[in-house]
Amino acid sequence: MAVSNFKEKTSVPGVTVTVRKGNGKGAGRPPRNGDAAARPVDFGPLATWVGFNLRVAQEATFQAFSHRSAEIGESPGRFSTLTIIARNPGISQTELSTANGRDKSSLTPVIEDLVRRGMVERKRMDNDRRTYRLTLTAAGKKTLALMTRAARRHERNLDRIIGLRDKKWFLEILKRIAGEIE
Amino acid sequence: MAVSNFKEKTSVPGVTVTVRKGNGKGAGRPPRNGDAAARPVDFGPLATWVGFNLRVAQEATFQAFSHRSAEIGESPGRFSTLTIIARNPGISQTELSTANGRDKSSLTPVIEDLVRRGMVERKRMDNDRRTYRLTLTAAGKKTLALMTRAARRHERNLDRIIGLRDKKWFLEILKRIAGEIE
DNA sequence: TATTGTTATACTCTATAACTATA
DNA sequence: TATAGTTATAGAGTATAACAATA
Repeated sequence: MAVSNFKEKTSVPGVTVTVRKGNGKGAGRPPRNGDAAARPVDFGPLATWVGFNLRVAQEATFQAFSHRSAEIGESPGRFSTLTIIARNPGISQTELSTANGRDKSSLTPVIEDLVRRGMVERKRMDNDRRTYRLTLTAAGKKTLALMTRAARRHERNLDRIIGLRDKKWFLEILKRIAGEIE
Repeated sequence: MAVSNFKEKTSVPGVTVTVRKGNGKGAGRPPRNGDAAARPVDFGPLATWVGFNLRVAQEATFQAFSHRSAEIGESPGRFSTLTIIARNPGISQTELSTANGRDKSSLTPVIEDLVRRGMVERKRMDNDRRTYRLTLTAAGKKTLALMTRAARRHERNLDRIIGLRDKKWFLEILKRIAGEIE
């Protein structure tokens, strides 16, 4: 159960990517016929499609947030889990997994990890002994506060890129996409 | 190596999600104290953060495109691979994996699958026998055409949601995010 | 019978490192 | 030595199905 072992993804910046051979440290042999050095890659119609660019942008932001989370020693996914528990104290595992859009069985090892590390407390409900109430411990709140700070820095970075004037509008479109697709 | 076995993700629609117990088929017992039925889940600050909403929107569109791809019998990831090979005939595996932002070792089984199914042809380069040139076969082009049609329908759906007037601008922001984050 | 949470299991996607063959 | 591609292996994240306890 490694805690800071996240994937490193190289994002695809845009219309073309220049792929270089070699270590780029200096005077290698000059490119010759058939050589792949410095050949720009054509993404064709992908470049102008929302679906593709949404994926690339999401991968880039996810990776950036992963770095920040790793500095705290958490996986990025813990952030939404901790936040939802914090905002809904006493929430059950089934409710939490549904809110997160994941099966309850996927949540079991996550909660187990958070309990083991003293972030989350589980208490059986009195009136339904099948169900557990989840709450954050003091340590969980502290970790969440750290992650929230990191997320705020991340978000400020995004604000700078998007521009505050357009952010609200951009967010609205993202929500519409999530709600109305298919 | 299953070809149409994709994940089904339930996306998180927005600020709150109403989590219901039971099969929702009618008159269950009324909610009582501590009951989780119809309790809205508070997402707190997640709801207004770009990073989170980007993730949710991307998961939703990815799932939608997965459905369309599954109807053709392909995984969604094959689409960008086929497109890039089509637009860059003779590209090497290393170039392709770099363009896709993945390690070359991740590409090996993908290319193996595409070659096995007669979509892609590999030829050794004359002047560097370590390298393979990748090209699409007729079957590969046909599959790509099918996927492109599916992608166009998907894209029209997104256009409808975003609105054609704002699409260009939305795309530009996505590209900026991918290029400038962190 | 239905629901909560766990377990067993499997599958996708990805990476790192060691390897081969070539350069 | 360095690079192209493969293999072996591992890990995160997810799902489905069967299960025990409880309702």
